[in-house]
Amino acid sequence: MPDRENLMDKIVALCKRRGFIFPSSEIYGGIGGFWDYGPLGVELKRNVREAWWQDMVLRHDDTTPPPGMPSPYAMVGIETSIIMHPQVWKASGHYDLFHDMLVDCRHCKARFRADQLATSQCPEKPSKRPGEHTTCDLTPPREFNLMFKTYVGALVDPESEAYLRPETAQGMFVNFRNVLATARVKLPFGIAQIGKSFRNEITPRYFTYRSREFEQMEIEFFCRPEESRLWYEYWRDRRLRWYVSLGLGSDRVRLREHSPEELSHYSCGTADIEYAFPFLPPGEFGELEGIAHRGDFDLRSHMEGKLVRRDGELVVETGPNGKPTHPGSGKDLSYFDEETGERLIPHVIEPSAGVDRSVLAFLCEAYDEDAIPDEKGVPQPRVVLRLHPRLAPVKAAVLPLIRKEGMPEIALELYRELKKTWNVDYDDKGSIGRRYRRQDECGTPYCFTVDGQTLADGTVTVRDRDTTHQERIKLSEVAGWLGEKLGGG
RNA sequence: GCGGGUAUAGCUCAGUGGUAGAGCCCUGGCCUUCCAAGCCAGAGGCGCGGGUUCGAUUCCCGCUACCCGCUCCA
Repeated sequence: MPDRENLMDKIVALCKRRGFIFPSSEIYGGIGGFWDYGPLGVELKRNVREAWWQDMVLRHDDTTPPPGMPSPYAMVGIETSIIMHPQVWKASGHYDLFHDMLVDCRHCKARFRADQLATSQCPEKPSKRPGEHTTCDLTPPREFNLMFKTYVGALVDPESEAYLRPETAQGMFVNFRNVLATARVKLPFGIAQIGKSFRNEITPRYFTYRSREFEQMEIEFFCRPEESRLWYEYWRDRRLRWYVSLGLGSDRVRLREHSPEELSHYSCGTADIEYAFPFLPPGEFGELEGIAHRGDFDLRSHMEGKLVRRDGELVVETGPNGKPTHPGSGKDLSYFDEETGERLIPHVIEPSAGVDRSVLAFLCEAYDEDAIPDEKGVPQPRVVLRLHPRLAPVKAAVLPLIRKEGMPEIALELYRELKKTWNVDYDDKGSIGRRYRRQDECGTPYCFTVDGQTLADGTVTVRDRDTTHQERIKLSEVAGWLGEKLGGG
């Protein structure tokens, strides 16, 4: 394994060199917190997305209970708009949460919420409030908004203000009734969505880990309250297994249950799936996905209005006039159980994953340096991306050993056959060893080499990325062999 | 948002007040029968803006991006 010290730099350099990830708008100097995916990166990211969509949605069997669970469940997909009605974010609590008036102290560098100055302490003199100590040098209250603001319609007017969504989840909640009415689903069921979200992070950092524009893969899973704990544990464990199944080493990925103090005000259970990213100090982990038990918080918010916890109960937040500060839709988002005749507000389990963070974790996990002997037996260094074949941007390369004796023609014919099904490369530039290394660096799991023996007996060499071992298979059986290795992914 | 550091070719680095070079990589050709070979040819660069100067990649200022530490956020 390469030493941890420069590992992240090497991964960033590889991403740039081979066209996985570039800084956005780079020719203009870049723009912080935004990233572009290059020709290989876009395939890797698509593969992550598609693995999730296939495993969570398309291949889900909604007639069979998962092992150990009381019932089967349905899962449907959805794609909702990035800009939603502004009231969505007010009722959900995001507007208040992401929107603060803050005061900075120029002297001690501390930052305070303007509405909490009276109850805050000066860090240098805790007996005093900010501004009361002699060295305090406070700025006026300044607006901080973590949500990107825009205007709907050409007229720039406060009435037309809207926000780019800071999460995809609200799209599922506001479509709860539409899905119930059209998809013929019964509890328990899930709604899945993949899409872009936007947060105006104060400090974008760690390559693509904390970006201002990012992509999420989220499920809102609706179930009966009394079964919610069970489903929470189901999703928590299942989602962890998903990362492991795609190659994240179990020693660098972990599940961490939040402590009670750490839980959001609406949550009665949350776990993070975390990865030991190389840019973090040894022993520290960064969040890949959060699995939250959200109770009935979201559906109730969109019925009644913004909720706050008071004396342990979720109640609608009211202003001085006694009316809700941020009213909900007033629509009935309850569920009627035909069998029991009972009407209830389902509880929600929310596995919320970051696509870009997953891509980054898979890249970090896959990056490796080893040494393989050259023709003289001297070990030569090699950079190899040990990506899971389902995630590999290029599934195989077809290579003529030399550019004559009809080898290119045979190789091109094979390339064209495989290209009908998979993303494969054809390469006849440079020595065979160099071409293998090029494929290693972008994570291509297999190379098929047309050589002298192909002309004689119709077999080709298959070279394995991870072991560099070679075997021979029949030219006519390459497509079948590759299909088997890729497992239909 | 604060403090510190960095910015020359795709990468790693030289270098200069008179517009820059190496190695690797890349492209074309020759040669090559299995792990970054060789030969020939070629492409490609001083982050952005302003100032000083006859002339700035070099000196000064500002900006931007990235890295580290705080802060913030989850």
